[in-house]
Amino acid sequence: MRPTVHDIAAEAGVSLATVDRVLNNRPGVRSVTRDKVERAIATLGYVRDVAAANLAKSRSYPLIFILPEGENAFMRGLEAEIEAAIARSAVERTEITILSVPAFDAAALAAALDDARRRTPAGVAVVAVEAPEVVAAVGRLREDGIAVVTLVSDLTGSERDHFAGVDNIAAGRTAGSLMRRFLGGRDGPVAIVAGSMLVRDHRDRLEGFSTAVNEGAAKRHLLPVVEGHDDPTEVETLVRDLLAAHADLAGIYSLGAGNRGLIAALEEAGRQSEICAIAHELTPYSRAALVSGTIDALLNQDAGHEVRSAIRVLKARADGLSMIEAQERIRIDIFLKDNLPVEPA
Amino acid sequence: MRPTVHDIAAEAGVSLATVDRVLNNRPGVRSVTRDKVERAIATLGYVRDVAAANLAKSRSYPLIFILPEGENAFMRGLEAEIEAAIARSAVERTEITILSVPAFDAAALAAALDDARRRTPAGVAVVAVEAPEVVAAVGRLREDGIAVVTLVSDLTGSERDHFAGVDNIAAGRTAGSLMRRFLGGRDGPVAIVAGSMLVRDHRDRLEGFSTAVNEGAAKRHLLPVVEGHDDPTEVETLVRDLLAAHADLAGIYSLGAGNRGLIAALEEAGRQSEICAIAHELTPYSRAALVSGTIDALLNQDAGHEVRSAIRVLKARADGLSMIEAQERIRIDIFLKDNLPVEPA
DNA sequence: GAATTTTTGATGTACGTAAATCAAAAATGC
DNA sequence: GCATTTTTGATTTACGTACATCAAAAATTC
Repeated sequence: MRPTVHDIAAEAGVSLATVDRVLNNRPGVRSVTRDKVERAIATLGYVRDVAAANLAKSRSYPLIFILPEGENAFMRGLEAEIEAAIARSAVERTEITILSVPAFDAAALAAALDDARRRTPAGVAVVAVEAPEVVAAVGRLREDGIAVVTLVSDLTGSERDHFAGVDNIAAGRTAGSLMRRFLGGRDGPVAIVAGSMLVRDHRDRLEGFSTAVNEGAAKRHLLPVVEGHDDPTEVETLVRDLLAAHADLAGIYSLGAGNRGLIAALEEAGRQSEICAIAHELTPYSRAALVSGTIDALLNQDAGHEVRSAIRVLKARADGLSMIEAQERIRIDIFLKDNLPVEPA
Repeated sequence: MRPTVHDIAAEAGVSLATVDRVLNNRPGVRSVTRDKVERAIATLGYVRDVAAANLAKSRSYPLIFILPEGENAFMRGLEAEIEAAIARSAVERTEITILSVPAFDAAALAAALDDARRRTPAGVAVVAVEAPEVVAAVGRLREDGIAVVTLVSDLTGSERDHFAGVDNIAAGRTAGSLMRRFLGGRDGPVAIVAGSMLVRDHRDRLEGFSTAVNEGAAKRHLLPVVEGHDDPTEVETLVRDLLAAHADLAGIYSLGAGNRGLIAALEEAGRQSEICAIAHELTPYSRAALVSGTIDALLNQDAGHEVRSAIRVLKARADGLSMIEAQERIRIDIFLKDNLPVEPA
């Protein structure tokens, strides 16, 4: 039988009230007595029953998620996962609010973070845009003792408690390595389409890709990066131009969103089979393109895992508890058409 | 504020005792009354507070894990993850016991399952070996109302509640597809080393690999499958023989364990760079081989996720609750040297 | 050593549910 | 319409912790 506060009281030879004072470090306990109690805790191996404690406290966790607006399929998928978490909130004692902000807009994001702060939540999860005012806003949250987790895109130099997302340098490296091996000895340049160099994850992916694609002997020519702002229409135009300008194009790496545009342009040109396309994020569109062969490989981060992980970490941080490190590491999924998970994805 | 049993009683115009009778379906309630209560539950959107319920019941979950003995690095890693779960058992209200059985021994496994049954646990997780007596033993557990989850290797035709493992056909397909693309136009046969055709996961991987490696135009010659029984020494001998017999060997797919033997044989022959090697499971040995280039790609299943998933499912089943399907899908990780997680693995 | 402050004990209530008992009320059989 | 059975209500205790209050004891100050 697992020891309780009563057992500690008996073991230490003090009253329940004193044990309580030590456990919840309330004032009014001599250090001698405190030591006695702490020794009893150690010898009995007492662990606080979190469920019972939360019940007694009728604890709940008000959390705020901040994400970009727009028709970015990955972000909408993320939002759906947050909605799913909201549906579970009764069981998980969470009260989740979603705030939407314009994409790639540092000022708006900073304002949203300050808005969140005014609501005094237990924690905030945010898809970051890298800018000094955002770093400052995160700092203010942390000063108020509010836990902060960056989601999907990290924030350099900030005081965030944790980053719930993938190692994007490694993701880029993986894409580069696959591109290199899939192309084999084939000639021709490789194009890179990004969303915006303002977000950390895109910069990181680019860095990783550039180094890995040119590892080893043969050097591959990389065309200058173009930015599509995660917008399908814009991306389609960009890719169409790239295809027109480079008849010998060997590969395309799309490291942001807006893959519908990429797919449309490739299929319109009828050059799906000759061009090796590697993209990010599994969506209904990209999934279909992977099955049909327009896209050769997809790198993916599981939005559901990221959301659930962010919630776990925020709750743990709010209680000052530690987390299972390995459980919170978000992995980079590599999808070929052979290992696609069952629909819908 | 979330509704409680008291709110249901008030809403339905019955007493607390009656609500309790309905919720825990105890006898002695007229169906008219039962309906009234159920309607109140529905309109209020009541969800039982599992933490409070478990507290009141002082519930705990005695679970038994059954795994093969031997120096199979993956299985030892799995065991380590179970030990980690045992360390968390105070918090998670579990009481986990590990039973070890000889590998690939159906009779011993069936005996262990019956042993487990005698201990009347809430659930059993088992690394299955496919055999009628094992299926029967699992059936007996289920008859006693004990939840059963197969771990890593599934059991065809059994009554198990859930399989906590990867889709091994898809894993094999993925390996085959990578082999095909990595080899490109290169000639030469491909060898396949399995552990034993007695376990479902190995058979499935073989099936997937065989179809995918030969997709498309060029046909690749596959050498007959050899069985190394997941034993490093045995595997080393087998691979050494293969290398000697086939000077033009283009690739090796190792779909079981014992990769230390594979690595040793390849490095001894000095043919690491010319042979494309794809193997399963990230261990310290295989990790080093991936970094050095002896192995080209590793497919992996995260043992920690499998163990935690198995525990979640067993607990949920024991309580008759449902699970988050997506959360319990174990993914096939593809590791290149570019996307290796940080040490230790 | 008396007055004061600090520390400790004793006790009760609460959180939301489970489970039991006994009495009261309602439904049923004949 | 009486006896019997079934259903319902009222109430209590318990799970392990949090938190508050008031009294008692011990330590401190001067």
